[in-house]
Amino acid sequence: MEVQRPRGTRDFLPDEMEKRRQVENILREVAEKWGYGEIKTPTFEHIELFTLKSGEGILDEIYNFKDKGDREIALRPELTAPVIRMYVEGLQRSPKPLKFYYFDNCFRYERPQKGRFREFFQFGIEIIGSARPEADAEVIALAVEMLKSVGIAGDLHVGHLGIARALLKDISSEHQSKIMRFVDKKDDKGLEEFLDEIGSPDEMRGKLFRLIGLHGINAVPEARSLIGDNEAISQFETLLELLEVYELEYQVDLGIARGLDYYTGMVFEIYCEGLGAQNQVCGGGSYRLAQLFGGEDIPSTGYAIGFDRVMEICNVKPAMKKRVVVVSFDDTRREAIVIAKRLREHVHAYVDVMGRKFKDQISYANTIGASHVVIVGRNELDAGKIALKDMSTGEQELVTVEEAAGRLASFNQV
RNA sequence: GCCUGGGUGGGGUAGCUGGUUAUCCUAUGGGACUGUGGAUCCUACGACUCGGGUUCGAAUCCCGACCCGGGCCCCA
Repeated sequence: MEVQRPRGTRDFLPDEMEKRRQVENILREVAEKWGYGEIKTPTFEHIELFTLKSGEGILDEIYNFKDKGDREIALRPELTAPVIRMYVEGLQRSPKPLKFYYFDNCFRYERPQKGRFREFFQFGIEIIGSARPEADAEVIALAVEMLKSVGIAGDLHVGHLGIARALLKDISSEHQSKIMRFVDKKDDKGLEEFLDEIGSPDEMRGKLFRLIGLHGINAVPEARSLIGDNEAISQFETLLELLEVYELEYQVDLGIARGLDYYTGMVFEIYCEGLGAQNQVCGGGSYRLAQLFGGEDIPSTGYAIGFDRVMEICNVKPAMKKRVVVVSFDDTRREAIVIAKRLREHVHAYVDVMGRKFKDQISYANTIGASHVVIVGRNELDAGKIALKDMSTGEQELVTVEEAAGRLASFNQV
């Protein structure tokens, strides 16, 4: 039996890698323009980093192992926790805000599906040090801008966990989490049953259902009339005003909970068509994790873009490669190598490594889509020249190596 | 973890109401054409996902595993 790659992993061939690299570079450029700097964290971490953040329940979905020093290690399932760990470990006294971006692979032991792999790639950003709506708005705007830069326009949904939490403030945090979980799943029946179970008052129950049903432009005033004014609502209102300044189209959805306890304020998700069941390409929000990892409390906001899902739907086309094949004969192979070296200053140049005959070398040039062929023969060399053949027109002419280099360089720019 | 459809050379396929040597296309290597490409021809390479069962006989029927697709659960 031949060895195959593990389930949920992929190989990427040159054509696809070229496209992935191009998309990556576009996203990277956007992040840089907004003042974010690239960071890299280890592929594996101590497993506590992730269980502290997300609970023991995630162990089922983590790739973990004991190393030879008997340490419990996990391949990172996401990058937010490592970034905050990095911050706590050495950056707590650095000037705020800190603005980071990352692009890396992550690992989760899940059943593979369309848009879901066991090794997958995330492109994300985090801004550390600000709890203000300005930071939230910038993060959302940057997410939208990144997707736009690769030709993706998704549906942006924005919510704020503080609002529902304010309503639930008299309930234990454990029950709050469960409630938010039902809310996130839009499981009204389950929510109803749970509220019965904990004997929540009817008034609060009615308000909660109306609150999480709020959508659109009037959501903020309606929320205010439901639960009175509070900081979360004011913050959210300011955030929405700022999103207008950024000229973003969005839907207010106070039912977004992102299923996670450590999100504290703004949350947002971006959905796209054409992805099947896994239609979320980006998700994020503001959260507080530093304390959990032993640091001083500090607010941060960030998101992760599902890079593989972006690759599914983006419309980036790699530029045509300009390829030149240097064709030689048995008595000119060495000269061909030297000439190819010179041409590589301007173009992608290929020399024969198969011991092929002249005609087959040209045939090879044709199959790889070379735009030109440079013929290095004794006759040409004796005249101090080479033949430059245009594969699309079939025309060829005698030129010096320098002339050919210049010709190909200018052709390359077109 | 659950439901559902599917796995035949590298890619695409025929065969699949069991019965010789598993079909065709394409790709790839070599050659014909001896310094000019896409064509043509010759040749080579190369598959029934794996394991078990039924049978005189299994690519074909049954079971299981693995893998892929679609949908749940989950989605940090």
